[in-house]
Parts: sequence; C-alpha cells; structure tokens
Amino acid sequence: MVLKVRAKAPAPSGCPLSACMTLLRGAWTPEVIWSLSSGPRRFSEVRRTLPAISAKVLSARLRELETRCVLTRTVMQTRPPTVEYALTDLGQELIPVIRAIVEVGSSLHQREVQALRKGGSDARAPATVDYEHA
Amino acid sequence: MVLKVRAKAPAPSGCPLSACMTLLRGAWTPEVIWSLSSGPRRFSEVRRTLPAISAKVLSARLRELETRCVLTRTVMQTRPPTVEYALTDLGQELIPVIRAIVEVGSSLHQREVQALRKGGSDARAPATVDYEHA
DNA sequence: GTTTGTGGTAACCGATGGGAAACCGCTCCA
DNA sequence: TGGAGCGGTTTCCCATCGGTTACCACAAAC
Repeated sequence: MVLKVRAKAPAPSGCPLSACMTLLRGAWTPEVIWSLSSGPRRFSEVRRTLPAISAKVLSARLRELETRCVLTRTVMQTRPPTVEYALTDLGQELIPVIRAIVEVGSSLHQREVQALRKGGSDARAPATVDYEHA
Repeated sequence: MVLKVRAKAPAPSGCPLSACMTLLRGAWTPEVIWSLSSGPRRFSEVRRTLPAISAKVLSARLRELETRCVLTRTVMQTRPPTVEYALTDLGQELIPVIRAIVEVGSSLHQREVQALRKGGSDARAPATVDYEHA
C-alpha cells in the first residue's frame, strides 16, 4: 500500500487571498465574527443572535477561530463559570471585510426589489451572449 | 418513507451577510473573480493564472457565477470558437470585498514574518485565558 | 498524421461538512 | 426533588464538494 501523492496543493499558500479565506471558511463563520464585532459575548448570547446555528457548529467555529487567533476564549471565575469570547486584533481586522460583504449583500437585496418591481419574470435570465462577433 | 422536514433554514435569507456569502462560496470562487477583475479573460487564461484549479471546478465556478449574475459568458465567433468571461456590475461590486480580503491576508503574512523573527516557537500558543476574575 | 490548443463534460470516489439528537456535570431556584 | 440554564461533547448519518481521469469535436501547426 502506497500513499497517494497529492498532485495539487490544497491551497496556493503564498496567496494572501486564500490565506484570509481560510479564516472565513465554514458555515456561519462570518456571522459569528459579526456577532462578536459589537463586543465580547458568551456562548449562549452568540447562539441567541444566530438562532439557526446548531450548538455543535457554533462550538466548532469558536474553537477554530480561537486556534487561528481570531478570537480569545476567557473562562470567568463565576458560579456557574461563564465563558466569554472576544475578537483579537486580527479579528478586528476582519470587520472591514465583513462590512464590505454586508454592503454588497444589501445592494443585492435592493437589486432584487427593483427586479421585482420591473416585472421580475425575466430577472433571472441567463447572462450568456451567444455568437458575438469578434 | 416520509421526507425529512428541514427543521432549520439553510440560510437566514433575510441576512445580507449570507446573501453575499453565497456569491463567494465554494473553492476558488474569490480567486476566479479576482482573476477577472483586471479585465475579461478566456477559460484557459483564467486557468493559467490559477494553475492549481482543475478544469471541472473552474467550469463549475464560472457556471455558478454566471447564473448568479456575477459574470457574463460570451461565445466569440472565431475559429476555433473562444469564450470570454467578464465581470458584470454586480461582479465589480465584489472587487472591494476581495481587495479587503487580500489586505487582511497580506497583514496576516506580515504577522507570521514578525512572529518568526521574534522566536516563533510560541507564535502558535493557544489564546485561551483561564480563570480570569470577574 | 500527430500533436497542440480550444472549451469543456462525465463518471468515479474519498474526504469533509454540517444537521439532529442524545448526553454531560454543575448550580441555582422554586 | 426536579427543572432550567450554562457550555459544551459525542455519535450518527447523509449530502456535498472537489480532485482525478478519461473523453469529446474541431482546426491549425509541425
């Protein structure tokens, strides 16, 4: 039995685009960061702001973001102990990215509204143009 | 056999964050958009700028981005026929997002360099702080 | 006449992802 | 005595994702 050699690198490593995207990868990741952008929150607080996320995924995201130095996890000496998650400096750097994403998302929503007003049935027509002359 | 009802919506739909992230989802998606940001390119040109992407995935991404109105696909009447991909207005709107991502990626790289200079062995230490007093 | 380049598609297949549900110890409160 | 809330973990399972390989037609170039 010989180990299969991976013919293509999983990530171009040198690329800053892929480097940052690994921080944002995975379901709910931007939402979790966004939820912490207004200040530190506890597990159940984040969960309440993101009602559709499952505990497992939220737990996994928080762990990953911690190991990637995007946020810190602080166990408070209370009874019962509570845990607080807060963005690091690196996490704060991601806020402009997410803000930019939200902006495009909003403009996307406005496009849809306008498309609906205009009639809507051809709003989703394929964008392909066939046989344009060169 | 009863169809399982999806108890949780796959996307919070109203959220502009998720709305925009669906445009960026999937391996290589930001890279492909980035590759087209400097002007229209043909299939094989994009492939050359992204040597590690497979034809299948590039093809899939281009199709998806077309149906999502991020780019247009134009078949040129040449021999042999060539196909040109270009960003739409919506695609152009994504450029600032990707630029922001690249910026964080670069700063990430600088952090790594600094961490290596400082000694590096503890650069990857867990960020958890235990037992902080409330 | 074989290779190169053009722009893909189809089948296969292992890895990963994420949802659902069950479960955990602990403490406060009724 | 028994919830309810805290902050998760574990297991199961299915869907999807993405890489690999093979293949297509056509034309120009070597």
